[in-house]
Amino acid sequence: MQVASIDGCRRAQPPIYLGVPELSESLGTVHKYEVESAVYRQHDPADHWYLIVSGAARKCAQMANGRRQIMDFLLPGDLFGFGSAARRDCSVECVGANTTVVRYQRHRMESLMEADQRLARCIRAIIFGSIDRLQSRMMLLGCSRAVERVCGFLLEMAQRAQRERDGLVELPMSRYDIADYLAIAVETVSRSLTTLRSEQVITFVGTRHFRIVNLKSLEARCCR
Amino acid sequence: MQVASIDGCRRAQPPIYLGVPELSESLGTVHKYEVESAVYRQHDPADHWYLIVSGAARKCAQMANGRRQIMDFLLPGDLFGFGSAARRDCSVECVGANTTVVRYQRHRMESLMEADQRLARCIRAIIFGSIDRLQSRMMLLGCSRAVERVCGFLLEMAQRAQRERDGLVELPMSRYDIADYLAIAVETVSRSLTTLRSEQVITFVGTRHFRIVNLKSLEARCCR
DNA sequence: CGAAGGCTTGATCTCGGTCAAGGCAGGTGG
DNA sequence: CCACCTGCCTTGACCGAGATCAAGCCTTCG
Repeated sequence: MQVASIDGCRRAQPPIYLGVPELSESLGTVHKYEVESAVYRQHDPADHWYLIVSGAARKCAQMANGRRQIMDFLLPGDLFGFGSAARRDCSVECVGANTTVVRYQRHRMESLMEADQRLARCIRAIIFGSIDRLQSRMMLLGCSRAVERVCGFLLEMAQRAQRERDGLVELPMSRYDIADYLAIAVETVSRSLTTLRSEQVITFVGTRHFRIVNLKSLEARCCR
Repeated sequence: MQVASIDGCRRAQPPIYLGVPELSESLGTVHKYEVESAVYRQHDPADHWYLIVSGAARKCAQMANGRRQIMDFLLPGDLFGFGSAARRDCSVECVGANTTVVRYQRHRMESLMEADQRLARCIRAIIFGSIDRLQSRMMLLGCSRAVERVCGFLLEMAQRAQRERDGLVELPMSRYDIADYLAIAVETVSRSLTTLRSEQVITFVGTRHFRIVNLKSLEARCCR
């Protein structure tokens, strides 16, 4: 989501609309959610777009065999809920405490995009960015080895999450969520993390914060 | 790619611009490719969009461990090559004989989109459609069982490829391509197809044409 | 006719799924 | 305050699906 670098898209704004000044508060309404509560569910009418401001959420689909596939983790700055379908194909549930989103009326955004070409360019860039993310996630699932997927996930989180002091990265989601994201078993996630920890590639502070100790070797274990 | 159903997007055109009458020949130039030749390669400048008219192509990325991940198969009617990056992150190579594409200048399309809102809506719909396809492909890779992936692939091809007489579906790509698309070994693809054939779920006419005999059971074996 | 590439089948081995159990932290109630 | 419970995380043992290695068949092409 490097929208801030698009020409003509900067404007003085409170830092809350992370990198997307075009999506100012006046266009939408702010909503706060509890952990585990749903922003929307599968089959709901798809008539809003959302920008996540704080906390974290997961976009997931239920599969026929009972498994849950997490399509994406939504972090502050991410726009979601856009698309051409009339109804939701996935549900979005919060995984972080104090998750705040701004909600925009879909038809309003669509007509704004037609009127304001600068906004249209911004949104287009966001959409292309989300396609890029989808593609790299597909490459992640293409990795056969479980450790490779976990390494790719850690690298993705380190890139996307805003770093805390000293390079500490937060994992707002549970091991179960990570497992459903990478399409491997929880136990395998746990074992992979243990392996990486024991080989000094990463260290953990609690279970939900990690730090990259050996970036080279983390990248080497991840395919691409 | 159900672009033809978007309001205001129809216009009398030769059938070659499958369902996307807005992308008329006057906007681009027609190019023909040999089998296995590249439309573009990774790291090439990304200054054209393409519409595939006949034949088939694969969009693939080379991974660090030597494996090749096929991100998408491109079939007649598919638009590809759009995005916000300045250079290609994948290469596109033809897999079908007589592959023909129409090539559009990127900056020209971008300014046309700003001038013509109807075209902009069409392109947006195409882009959203390609996001949908990416998502369902991700669910495909989320399936753990190899047979499930193969079933999902066959269903996808049956939907996307134009049916020939009597429900015969062509597979323009090799088993190796299918393997790299589903991220499983060629041998596993072959074995899965053999299983499905022996259980009367599908039949083959040669190695590159199949027919769905038992749709219910094909769908049942595929997750979702 | 031979060579090459694509496809299939068989045999073996390994990684990760599954089942089971236990540790740990946070929350609740006595 | 402590005991208990619950959910999350980790570790161990076992087993099976699929990767890998190997070989053979078929079609195509020179």
